[in-house]
Amino acid sequence: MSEIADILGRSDLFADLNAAELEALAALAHTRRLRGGEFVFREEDPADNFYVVRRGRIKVLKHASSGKDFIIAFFNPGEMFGEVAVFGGKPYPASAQAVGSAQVLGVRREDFLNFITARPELSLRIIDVLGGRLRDAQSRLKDLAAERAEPRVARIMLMLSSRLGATLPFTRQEIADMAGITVETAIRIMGHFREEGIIDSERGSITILDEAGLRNFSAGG
Amino acid sequence: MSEIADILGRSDLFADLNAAELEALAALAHTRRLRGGEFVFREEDPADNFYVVRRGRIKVLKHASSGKDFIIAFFNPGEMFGEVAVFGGKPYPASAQAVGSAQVLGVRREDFLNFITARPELSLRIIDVLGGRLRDAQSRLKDLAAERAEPRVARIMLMLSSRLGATLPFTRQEIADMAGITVETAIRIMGHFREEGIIDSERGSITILDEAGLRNFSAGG
DNA sequence: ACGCCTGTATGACCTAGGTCATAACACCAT
DNA sequence: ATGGTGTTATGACCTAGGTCATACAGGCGT
Repeated sequence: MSEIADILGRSDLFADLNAAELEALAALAHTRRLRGGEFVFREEDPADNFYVVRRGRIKVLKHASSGKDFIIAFFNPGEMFGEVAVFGGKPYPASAQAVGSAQVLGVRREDFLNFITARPELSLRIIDVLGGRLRDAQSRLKDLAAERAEPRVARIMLMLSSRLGATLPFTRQEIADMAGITVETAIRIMGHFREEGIIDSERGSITILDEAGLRNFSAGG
Repeated sequence: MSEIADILGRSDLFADLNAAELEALAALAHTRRLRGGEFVFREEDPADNFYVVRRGRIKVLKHASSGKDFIIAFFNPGEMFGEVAVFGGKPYPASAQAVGSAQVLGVRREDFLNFITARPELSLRIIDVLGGRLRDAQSRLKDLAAERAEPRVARIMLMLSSRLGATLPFTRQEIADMAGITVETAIRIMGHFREEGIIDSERGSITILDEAGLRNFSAGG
């Protein structure tokens, strides 16, 4: 199997496709190489491509009028992004930016739509993925509206660790931009967590030592 | 056409179905009558039904550990809710509550899934609807994380008025629960908007007099 | 008519977290 | 090695908005 087909097969969305179908999809994909900080697309750009991460990490974020960024999500190899806009036929609602150097697989909107309309079972997978993201977004909405900074940070770390394991490759700034707080506040909260022995950290990464303790803080304790 | 088929046909989702199909779907639906404040379902209940509003208004909300509620959305006749959970096979991620007395049409999960798997074009509509809601949720996330109370309230009012017209049938408490602020703050902000001649209001409803002015506040002005 | 509840309104006060300034350290490119 | 940039860290101060208390008006049930 081609490396590209392999990457595509790793996603939730395409996991059930057989090898021939994956190759067919892979044939539609083109690879784009990005250096750190480069944008795959920017908010309001016309949504001409759907993407899957090939290597590295991509963050999807929105810029606020205040100048602050809000990070909606990070995506790892095999994960798709940009799909909502492609379906809706609207411009991208957010920007996508490479965290370090990265590679993404792009499939042109039209090709992708043809591919999935020919495979109705894929639609149901997409509904699942979107449903999961919607759930997640609504849960974060409630947290932002009603919880304090410390439990919000704790919840974000728990959510991240359930996908990535105990070591989280994020800076304080990135945590802050996910939690809707400032770097200083993120640093103070992490300092507190470290004093409590709940985390350890070095430059650019955080390791969860005591998940139960973190869970306790996530409830407002 | 039966009244039920008519209501169903008003939704984005089923707008393209022909009369026979609408009747087929209507045959699967049962009506449930609710008095004001009664719950259609509560967060964490097993997701056994998908719903469409028949009469009245339904609000979908999440309870925070602090005791505060956060309102995710209001739904009017013809609009569907509870569908995400039904697809995902997970419990409802939020509660649905009748605002005044209301009626909803429920379709059992299994019947609904059968209905749509038999009609692949419906899946694409659902993807559209979910995509739109996801977009909306992510935009609100950014607002909650990065904007101040006043522009948030202004944006919410604009969003509501684009669906409902200039007169919004909401109390200050409901506005507050959508914006993630307290009633007192909502009251003060509405007071300010009224002083500016941007809105007029009476008990339980707000009328937008100057949309351009409101738009100005929504940008932080 | 009478209470009673809910929504609206306002003032006094308090605090979580934002803002601003400063610094030390790690890492990279030259 | 040297300078530059990004990350982590910490202290001083400020303010938006939360909290609490009080009041009053309109609608509803009895």
